[in-house]
This record gives sequence, structure tokens and C-alpha cells, in this order.
Amino acid sequence: MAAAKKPRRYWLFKSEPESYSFEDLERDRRTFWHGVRNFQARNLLRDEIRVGDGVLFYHSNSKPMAIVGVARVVKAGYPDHTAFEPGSDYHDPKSSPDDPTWFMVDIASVGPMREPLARELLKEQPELEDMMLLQRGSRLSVQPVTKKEWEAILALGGQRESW
DNA sequence: GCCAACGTTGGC
DNA sequence: GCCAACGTTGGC
Repeated sequence: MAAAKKPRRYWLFKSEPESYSFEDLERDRRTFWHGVRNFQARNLLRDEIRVGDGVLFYHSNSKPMAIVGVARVVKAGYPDHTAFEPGSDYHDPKSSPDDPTWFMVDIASVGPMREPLARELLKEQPELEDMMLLQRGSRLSVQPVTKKEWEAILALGGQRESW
């Protein structure tokens, strides 16, 4: 029986390029998005993000602060094992394999933007006025992106949807 | 269960 | 480097 195909959804993942950049992702081609330790983001990783979803890769705390590339989800939410590792920066003794607190997904690189889409530039776009990333005090490191925003950003970045 | 204190994120 | 916004912790 053919299940109805769920429409692809869109997300934005933040990373400080000093810890993990889009260039790193292109080198690795694929990575597990570990270390998220915020419950709201966890819920998205665990419950909402699906294989095939689109991901905008954003560099925070950097010059420039910018959306630099596109990735796609290649594995849906599963326990973040770095929480179980006593030596890890991401260790959380309250999380266990039997009852994991934290989750991650795997993403693969699709391609870079033609130019980094600087925060400054994004703020100039009327259709991105309501984008979560650009709201004051918005700190969520994994956040939803609307289809309208996704399309506007891919157009700005000279990226076409071809996967 | 409230809320003050504290720590972190992340833009400016 | 500053600090606003937010999340978490812990005393009560």
C-alpha cells in the first residue's frame, strides 16, 4: 500500500564555524548533528524532522553571520550517544541509553550558497521579515523555516532544488 | 510551584 | 567586550 508522501519540511541549523562549519560538512559529506541540549530543539530533532527534509546551514558568532549552505536530512531522530560518554563535552549523566534525553539527526551536504547570505542581507528581504532567525532574542539552534522563506533563500543563494 | 540568581547564547 | 533575552537551577 502506498502511503501518502509527507511533504518535505524545512529547517535551519545554527553552528559556530569555529566548532563545526559548512566547509567541515562538505569535507565529511555527512555528519550526526549531536550536542543539542535544549528541549525545544530536542523535540524537533526527535519528533518532527524527517529524512529528506531541507536544512539551511547558518554560521553564528562569526564574520559574516550568514546562511552558507544547504543540507538535507538523511537519518531521522535517534538518541544522541555523546550524552552517554563520560569524557565528552556533551555528557549528560541524566541521559541513558534506556531512557535517552537528547536526540540527533544525520545530515548530508547538498551544496554551498553562491555567496554566504549575510544576516544583514537577509534582514533586507521583505519576505523574510517574520523569519525566526531574524527575530530579536531568537536563540533556538534548530528552528523551522517556512516554504516561502526556504524558496526565497534558495533563490538568493543561487541554489536550485535538485535532490 | 514560584521566582531570584545564575549561566549561556549570540547579535551588536 | 557588552548585554539583552532566554533557559535552567535551586531555595523556599
